[in-house]
Amino acid sequence: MSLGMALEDYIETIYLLGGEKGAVRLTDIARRLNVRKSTVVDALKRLQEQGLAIHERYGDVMLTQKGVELASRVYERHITLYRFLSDVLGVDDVTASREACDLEHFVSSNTTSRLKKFLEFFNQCEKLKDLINTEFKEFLVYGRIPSICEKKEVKMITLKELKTGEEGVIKKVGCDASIRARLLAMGLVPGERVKVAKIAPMGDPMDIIIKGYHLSLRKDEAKCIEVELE
Amino acid sequence: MSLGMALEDYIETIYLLGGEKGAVRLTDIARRLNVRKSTVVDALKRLQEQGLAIHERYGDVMLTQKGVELASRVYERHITLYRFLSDVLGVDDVTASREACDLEHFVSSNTTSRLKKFLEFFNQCEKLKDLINTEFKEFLVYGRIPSICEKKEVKMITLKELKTGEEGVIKKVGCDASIRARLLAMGLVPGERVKVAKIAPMGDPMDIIIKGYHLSLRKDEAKCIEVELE
DNA sequence: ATGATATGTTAGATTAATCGAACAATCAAG
DNA sequence: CTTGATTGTTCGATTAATCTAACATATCAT
Repeated sequence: MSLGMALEDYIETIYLLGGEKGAVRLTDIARRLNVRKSTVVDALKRLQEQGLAIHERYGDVMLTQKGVELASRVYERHITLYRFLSDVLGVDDVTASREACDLEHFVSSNTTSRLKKFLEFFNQCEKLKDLINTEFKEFLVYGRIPSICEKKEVKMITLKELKTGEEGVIKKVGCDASIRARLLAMGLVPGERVKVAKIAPMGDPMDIIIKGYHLSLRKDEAKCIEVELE
Repeated sequence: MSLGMALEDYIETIYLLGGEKGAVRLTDIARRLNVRKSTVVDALKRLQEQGLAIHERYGDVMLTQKGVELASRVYERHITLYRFLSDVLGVDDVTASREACDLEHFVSSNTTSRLKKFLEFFNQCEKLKDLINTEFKEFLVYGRIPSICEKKEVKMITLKELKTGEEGVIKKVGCDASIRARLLAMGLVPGERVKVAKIAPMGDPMDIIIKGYHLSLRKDEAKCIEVELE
């Protein structure tokens, strides 16, 4: 019952025009979408049948609650695609915009949310952003993988084996469910950098620093946390 | 004249079935696309009119040269999208495959080639791959940006100012066109790591190592190359 | 070689999306 | 209040993509 891509375009357009200037006129829609007015009348009729829009003869066009919901979902897909094409792939604005218009009707909500997450990650992870904005862009032009891409050799050991003053990045928290939950809750999640501050005489407990906070860990716990040394 | 998405699906299907088992039968196409045989007859007629396929009554279906070209272009888009959805975003196989089928009809060749480049970069740049496969996947689950993402403070200086034994990553080759071309040709491209091996008594020339090769650079040249220190 | 089964074709109908042409309502400016 | 200009509606037609039902041809197995 997914409405067909043309109709999706109509609600999206109504939604956007509504935001730009209160009352939406049929003619505005026609102009925006480059179709004849008669076509719009038809579309509006079908939209009305689906309970998505309201349009009384010679009157303004409005979206119903349901219509607004659908429209904003479609629009979100549009924006997400646009941002990805433009910011990550570096596609020019016009193409990105036009293409997002077509693609928006076909990306699933699962993919959309992953793409959104990806963009969020992209925007917050300086390292990624840098890699894309400089190295990838260079790659697009020169076609060669910069040596900065090479992965440095890494050693995997458990947190227990780290010595005082050493640092590592958590790769896996492999403990039993209950312990694991507690450790994760304390901030010991994969990807975090840990540093050993001090180790008690008997090697138990050990004092570690993560995200600036001190934590005390027992040998048993440290044993099942895998870390990566640079 | 871009053929309509349904017809694109037909040639793509014929192309793939042809690869799987020599002769392509109308029924195979119908089964694969989940449509009635009569629908396929119709599609085939239109494909024939466009000079993309050949189908004689009760005979096998074949693509013309032109048909094969178009089909492989569509298929390439499909594969590219599939790989991106699956490998980078981590969308499950079934969804990725289904979605690629829809999207393939709308991505421009410009976007496709950028996406291909992106995947190529992704596959060859260990650092990126790692970032996506571990940190991004973690982010999808835990929703937090790992500290590994933080960009280390970098100092930008010119290559001339590096001392013997020091290393840096080339960020920009800002020399005049002719010198620039020569430097780039020697492998001094942005993204590469350089190390200073030796500096002659008067500071000119300097001996650097890039990608394992020694190069000799004059002060003038080194002066306009910006490098980043870690 | 002769049916039964699988394959292929035709014809007629439907639905979504469009168009153009002709007609109808509204409104703003005298 | 009349009258263009603008805006909106109706109608009939077209195209792509589908379907169902009925009919036609091939092929394989005995």
